[in-house]
Amino acid sequence: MAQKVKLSTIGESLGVSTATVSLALRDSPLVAEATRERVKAHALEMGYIYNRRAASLRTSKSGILGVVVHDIMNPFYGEILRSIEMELDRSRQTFILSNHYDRVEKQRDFLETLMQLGADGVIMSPAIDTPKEDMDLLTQNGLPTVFIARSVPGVDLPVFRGDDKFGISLATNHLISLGHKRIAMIGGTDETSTGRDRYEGYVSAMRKAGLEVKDEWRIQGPRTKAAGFEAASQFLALPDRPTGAVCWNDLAAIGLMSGIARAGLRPGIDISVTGYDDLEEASIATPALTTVWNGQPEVGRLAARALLDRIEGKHTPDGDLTLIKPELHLRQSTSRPVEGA
Amino acid sequence: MAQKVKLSTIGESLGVSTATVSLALRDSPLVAEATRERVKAHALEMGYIYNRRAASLRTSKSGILGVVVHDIMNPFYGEILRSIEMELDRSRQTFILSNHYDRVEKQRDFLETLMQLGADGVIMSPAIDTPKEDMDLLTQNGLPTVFIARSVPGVDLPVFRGDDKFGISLATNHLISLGHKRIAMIGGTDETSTGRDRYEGYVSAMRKAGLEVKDEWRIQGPRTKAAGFEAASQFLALPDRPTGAVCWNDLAAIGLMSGIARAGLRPGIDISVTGYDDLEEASIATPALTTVWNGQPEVGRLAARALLDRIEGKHTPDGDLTLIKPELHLRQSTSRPVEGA
DNA sequence: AAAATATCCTAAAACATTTTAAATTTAAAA
DNA sequence: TTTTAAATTTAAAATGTTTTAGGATATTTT
Repeated sequence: MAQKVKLSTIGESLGVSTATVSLALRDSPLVAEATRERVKAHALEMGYIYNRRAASLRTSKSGILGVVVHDIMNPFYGEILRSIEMELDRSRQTFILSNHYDRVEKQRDFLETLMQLGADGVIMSPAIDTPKEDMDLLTQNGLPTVFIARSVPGVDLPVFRGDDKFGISLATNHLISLGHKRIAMIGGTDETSTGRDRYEGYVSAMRKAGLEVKDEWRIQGPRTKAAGFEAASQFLALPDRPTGAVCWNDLAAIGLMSGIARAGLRPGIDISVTGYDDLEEASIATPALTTVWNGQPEVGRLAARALLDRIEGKHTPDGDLTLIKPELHLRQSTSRPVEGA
Repeated sequence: MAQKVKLSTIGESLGVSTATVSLALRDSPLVAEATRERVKAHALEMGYIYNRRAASLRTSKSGILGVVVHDIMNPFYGEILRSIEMELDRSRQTFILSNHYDRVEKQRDFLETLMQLGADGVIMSPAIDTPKEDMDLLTQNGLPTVFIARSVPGVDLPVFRGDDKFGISLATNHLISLGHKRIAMIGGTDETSTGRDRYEGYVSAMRKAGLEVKDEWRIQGPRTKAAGFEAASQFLALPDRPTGAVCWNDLAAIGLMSGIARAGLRPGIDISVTGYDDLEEASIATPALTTVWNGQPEVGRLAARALLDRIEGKHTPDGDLTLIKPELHLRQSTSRPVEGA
């Protein structure tokens, strides 16, 4: 490869100082119009590549943003990420992504890497049981941070997420209004605040309607299609089997429906199923899934926007909770319970 | 935030030079055992954070790897990425990810960013119509690069992918052996070499069996569930409708099956469908999908390994093509054509 | 005890930028 | 013209590491 082109290379070949070249390339009003153009043209011609790490060393701005989620292969996070990507595209920031798979050490490693790289900020959906100290590390190092979907108790940072209690009540009430009396809740875990909120929402909707809630109707765990599929047999084997299932998310719901179909029953007719998130996929599932839209694009967009604002010093108040209002999207996976069920 | 801790801070507070601190932290044999431990303990205690950009400025190694794919939300790439992640985890490299959505400008922007950040290497599945010049930019700047899944014609770099022609012939021959005479090929595009290879493989399998191949049996395009779903109506409306469909990938196949079911026909019985990739999801689709395993974990692992080797200077020969041997995974989405169809 | 060797430590340069105060040139005003 | 002001340009310091050639000590050999 040819000798590396740097600011001074351009300067020398043009008979001006490095300072001028630097200023010119960044459109400073301190250099004359004519010079600026000569410099830019020359830089292009010589194949100059801006060295961000040198710049960042001097300015302590890296243009790097960190994003940490549970698992990017989960389309729920995928959709959020997509909208973060769009929002960031406009602002010349590069983002670095990591999954934590709910392992705090992996998450900590990544946060450390971000600090080493001098990241400008972090968007995170923290791992279960993330200790407050890990978050303190970030603030001590002056890393602006916002939470999406989840948060860490006792840590005062902006949170962007859907209103879980309300959202799950939409699904539960929908089944109740169709005439279902025995309704299970499948998937998710009480280890996250989101999990607890949704379970609470489900229970209180049931109670409000004067319906019984049984412990064995709560099948904790499933968050993926595979797990939902597995859970089907457990669900179907329930004594006095429920006629409806409110699922943790669309993935679990779709998996559950698959499992139900595999067992020879008709999801949407014999068993009503609701999802949560309204992934793109929900509408083409068989049957099309009744689900709760959870505002992924909004969450991503607002979180990214808020982070950029924080980085620019527009100090939005700490600990702000932004709740996106979920909406029920009716499709074919729910219907009146069959006679005598 | 407290005053930033750097090597010299530690050095001063310990009465040794910065050089010693640097050497000690990196376990150089040049410093005495005792000193090393004193330094390390102190660094930890003071909350020292290694400044990678400063280091990288000096060493011109950044520890950053770039990964560019079409769309990370496509689980095919997701699975590859997962295995790249695993391989890289062991080697303290951070990777930066970008989707190009088959837009060369977006891809070019990202490659430029990588060079600005001083990335150590790139793993890419290039966008359709990536010009050779864009790749030249990388090599001119000394950026080791390997291709996955796709490549750029005329560019001599290692490629890791499945053997498409062979893979698609597995699926096609399977349908033929079940007794299907009219078989469509759905999804993918002739704009990529992979697309052309697979179509060729399908055509030659058909010809070899003495079967006719009709132009209208080739429905180009679908690569996603939604698109596969859409394509169902077009497929079902075909005059003298085929009894089997070889699909571009699992997503298109699953979408197609959904569409078929929605139209009241039974996928796997009335219409046999094969997928490609064997995503995790294939086995829990309804019906479970017969598909061609495409070696995603192998592709990711080998590509990452090869890139790391190149970075370390073990100069593997250019233009090496590593073909993973696909395997047919039989499930319930294929069966003998129904009587008289 | 001197010489030779091994061990440990450090000074200083280098990496490629940005920024500021000051120097220089050009233009405007007197 | 000279003086003053405005417009350009630049020198030099700063950012936090790594690395290398030597400088000190301590240890071993003569």
